[in-house]
Amino acid sequence: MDNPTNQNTPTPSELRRERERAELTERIMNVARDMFVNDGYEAVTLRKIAKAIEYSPAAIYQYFKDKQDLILAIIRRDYQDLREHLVECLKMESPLERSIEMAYRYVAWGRTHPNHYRLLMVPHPAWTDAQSRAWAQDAPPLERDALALLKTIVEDAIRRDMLKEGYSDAAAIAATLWAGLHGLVLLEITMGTPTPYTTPAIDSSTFDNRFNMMIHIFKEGLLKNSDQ
Amino acid sequence: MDNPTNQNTPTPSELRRERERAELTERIMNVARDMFVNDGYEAVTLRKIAKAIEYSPAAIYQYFKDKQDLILAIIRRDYQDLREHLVECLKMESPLERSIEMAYRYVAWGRTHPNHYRLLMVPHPAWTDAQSRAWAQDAPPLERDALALLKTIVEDAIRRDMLKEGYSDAAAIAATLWAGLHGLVLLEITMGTPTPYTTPAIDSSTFDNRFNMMIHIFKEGLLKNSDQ
DNA sequence: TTTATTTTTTGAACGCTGTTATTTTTTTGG
DNA sequence: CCAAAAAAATAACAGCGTTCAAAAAATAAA
Repeated sequence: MDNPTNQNTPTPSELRRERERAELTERIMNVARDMFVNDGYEAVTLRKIAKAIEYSPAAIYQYFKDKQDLILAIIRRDYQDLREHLVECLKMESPLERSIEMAYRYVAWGRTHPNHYRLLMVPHPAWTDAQSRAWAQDAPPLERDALALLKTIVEDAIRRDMLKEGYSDAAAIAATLWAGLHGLVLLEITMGTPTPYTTPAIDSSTFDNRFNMMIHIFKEGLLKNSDQ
Repeated sequence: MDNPTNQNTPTPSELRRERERAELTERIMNVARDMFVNDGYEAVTLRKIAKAIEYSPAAIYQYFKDKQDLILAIIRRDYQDLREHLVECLKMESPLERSIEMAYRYVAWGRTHPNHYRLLMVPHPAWTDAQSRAWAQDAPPLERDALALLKTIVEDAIRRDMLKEGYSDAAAIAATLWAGLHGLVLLEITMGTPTPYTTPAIDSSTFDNRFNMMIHIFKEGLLKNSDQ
């Protein structure tokens, strides 16, 4: 409050220190991200990270509150990718094109970020609270959030009278569509890989089949005129 | 091999010891199940179990190879419930009734067994191998397995010429239907609960809405005559 | 009943984890 | 150069799954 040195313009060295902090933060996140992407949450170990960045394990706590905070930072940053990826669908003209484009982008991101997807979309019960707290800190504008985006598209479709009779609850419709895609992605990234003892329950070579079939079913199930 | 005492009929005391083994095995599983059902996999602790059954932690290894083996035993036993629950749908007459009944039973089981469902249906990568090995040991008859059961129902529908043109791949159709239900269940059990910081992404009070909508969409999307 | 054998149970330890309090080192500003 | 502040390291704690040798208990044989 009454510290005149720290009120406004940062000194050059303050600037540099801040930059160095940011750099090390970045290095920590990159190392952790590698572990996380390849082998999942519990494969990320503070001691392994420390070794990789050549610091002591305790040093990491200068940059992240705890392990959860670190992984959360990674996830949230990478989630920006997804969001920016998804909103691209708004370039499409019609609600139909938009929703299909969005579905495709959503599914593609999930398949290329399986561990991200799991942690984001299938959160642990114990995990949920801290995660939601972090989300709330800088909650993305709702219209950019995946579900909300889909909902606005559905609302548009309803407004244009494109949907069959009885489909007027945009939130419910969006949630149902989301559920379909969510299931597709999860079955693929969790059941699509064969194991030494079982053939995979799902043949991942035919994923596009399933995706197209799901889209097709939704079109024929929801749209008044599904042939456009 | 050449031990005449151990070749056939067990002695009375052998019988009793075997029964006592089974009883303790059961107690361990029940204690662990409680922890697991309430708080998930990592809340199950061998040391906590040991305290609850009033044995040392090491004693558990007489009854289960390791922690994974224990949880797997619980899951597999409880999975019998699901399977027996699902096959009930075969009492229905038509493939349509059967599949809807099965869908309902599948979803209901998932909602009432959230932690089971997660571990079974969203297995960890590291977990997958051991799990598949265990599954392979006494693999359920395929026609009783959830996906296979659904597939046979779809095949029946195809045989009866109930599906629209282009829907001839029973495996793909079953997998797509499964994905839809899978997504419904998972969104519900992972996103349906509000947190102190966010309103839930999904309003769980309207789950039946989403379920019925999904069924309805599938019917209109797949069936030649969706009004029967 | 006493003895030998086998089974069950335990206590203590190992290596791992996330985390923290304390101490040391480094960096900063005067 | 020196005091103040920040950063990093050391060492430890409590917890985890797991293992192994020793103790205890139950069984079978004499």
